[in-house]
Amino acid sequence: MPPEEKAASRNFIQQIIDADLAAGKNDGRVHTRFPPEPNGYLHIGHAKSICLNSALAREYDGKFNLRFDDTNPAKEEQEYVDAITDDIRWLGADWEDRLFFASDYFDQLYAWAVQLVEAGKAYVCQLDAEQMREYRGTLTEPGKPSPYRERPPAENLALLEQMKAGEFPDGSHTLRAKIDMASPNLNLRDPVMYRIKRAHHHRTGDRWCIYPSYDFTHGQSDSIEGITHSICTLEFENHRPLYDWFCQSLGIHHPQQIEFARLNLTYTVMSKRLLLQLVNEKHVAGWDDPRMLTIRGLRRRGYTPSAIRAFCERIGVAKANSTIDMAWLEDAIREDLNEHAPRAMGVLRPLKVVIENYPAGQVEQLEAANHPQKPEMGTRQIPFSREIYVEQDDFMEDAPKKFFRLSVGREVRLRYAYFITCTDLVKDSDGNIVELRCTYDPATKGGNAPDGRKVKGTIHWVSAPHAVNASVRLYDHLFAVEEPGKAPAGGTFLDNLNPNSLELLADAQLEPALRDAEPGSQFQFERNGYFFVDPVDSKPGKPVFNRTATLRDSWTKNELS
RNA sequence: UGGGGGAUAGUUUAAUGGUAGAACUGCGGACUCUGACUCCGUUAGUCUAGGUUCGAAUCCUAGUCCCCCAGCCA
Repeated sequence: MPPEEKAASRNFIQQIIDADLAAGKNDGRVHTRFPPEPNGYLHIGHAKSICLNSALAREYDGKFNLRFDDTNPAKEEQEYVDAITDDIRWLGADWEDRLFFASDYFDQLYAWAVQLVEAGKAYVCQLDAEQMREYRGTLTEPGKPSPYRERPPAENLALLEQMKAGEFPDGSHTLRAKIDMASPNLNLRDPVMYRIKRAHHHRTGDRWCIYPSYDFTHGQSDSIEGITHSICTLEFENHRPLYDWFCQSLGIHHPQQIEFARLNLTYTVMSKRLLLQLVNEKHVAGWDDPRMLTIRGLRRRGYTPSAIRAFCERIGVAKANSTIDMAWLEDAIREDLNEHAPRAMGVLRPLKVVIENYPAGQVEQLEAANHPQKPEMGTRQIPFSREIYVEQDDFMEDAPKKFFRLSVGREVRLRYAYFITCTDLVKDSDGNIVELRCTYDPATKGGNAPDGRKVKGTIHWVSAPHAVNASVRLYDHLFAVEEPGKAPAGGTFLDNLNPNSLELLADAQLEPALRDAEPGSQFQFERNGYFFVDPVDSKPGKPVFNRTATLRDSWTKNELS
């Protein structure tokens, strides 16, 4: 279909906004926000929300805020604030000068609480946590009113002041909205607006001993900031009536809450609790372990912001729960890196090859393209000599006919170098192949035969005396099953861990230019995959590589089937 | 067994009463100095049963299945 005929497909949120704009709501403004709680690290699921909110603002020429929902000092820390802002900036979402904290609004929130008390819409309750649960009722039975529900406003006001002044112990009093104890929506059964909690807040210090609840904070914070569309995940759908109730009761700007389905991915878990457990119990090296789908983990794995953004765009947004195939994420990073990563040669599991008819001590510099499809990325020189390394997988003693690599009597091309023919192999006393003997054809320099003969296979190699010895980490899915969250009978999700998710290669041999690879830079090791120079563990002259993704491999795949 | 949401190829997602389309995956092939990339082809779908209509994924009725809610977490 010609592009001009193809109407851009609109997701349900865009359709809502289109309709709002057409109806003249919000004076034509679109203003979104991302509201993380600073109690953990961001993961790929948050990236979906960040990309969604910031992309919407950009698309409609609107604004995007970053606001920390920091109403629970017991769990929140400055460390997380720093990590989260850093990750969001890295992702490329721009909140300009609009970085806010719900705690910035504590005074206003308190004033609004007073307003509701005076209006007879809120009261101080002295039920303890357990009693409150009993009074709340169940899913099928209505709750019953708290004995403190009918306290007159003046009394409530005095009590609230005392709560704020620190005259009561933690947990002894709450401020509750007076809504409907019989509502089928339990969130409306007089929800808590303020609780007493003596904890040091990362921003307000010890100024407060009472803290507002999520429900009494979120909508009003959106309102203060002039948010037009407050986009959150599905589990808050049941809270929307409350969101609306507070905005209406207070008579303030009323943003529209819209819920979408959170991201799920195969072969991973996404809940903060499980992620935390993986870190605490040291099943991974930390929040930035490259196998973690935290933003920090993805960064260290070598994922790029644009790949993550492309992924988030592609997966779409809807209200139906879904689980995206991990292959989509891998596809996104391959697409980006295939385009941008310079090529290099690296032998992961070396097998020594001696080219018997190549003069000992001779070294030639051969020219190699940095990107076969992009000449503008230039070329580099690679040394060639009598002894080289090739990949162990590129030799097979009893090779099937369609194995287009090395075997005794077979000829292959060494990429950018010569055709070589394997003549013999050397084994150690245990029968392991330790060396190959080959001959080369001097006429094929550069990789082409003047007589026009073809070879089916081209393999990568590294000159042994020039090679850089490096450690390389091969990463695979952290979990071995598609739905690791589902624990096997009698076990936990940990039983689903993939025992082979990390393979350490201490003896990889790389082409010499890689010795000084810049930490944080990326390469495609031809025929192997995309690799990222680890910014933490690399030392000058001693790079450490993390495999970001493999290349697609239709050969191995066929063999396995 | 209360309330709120949801259901379109294997997986995501379009089509908003008018030819069910795309991407990822799978499979087959072409190309190739990366068994990569690229290109071509191909399998495969409207939860079920009724109804309205010339015409239904879309509207109506009745079911089925899945998710969320009983924190002083967010």
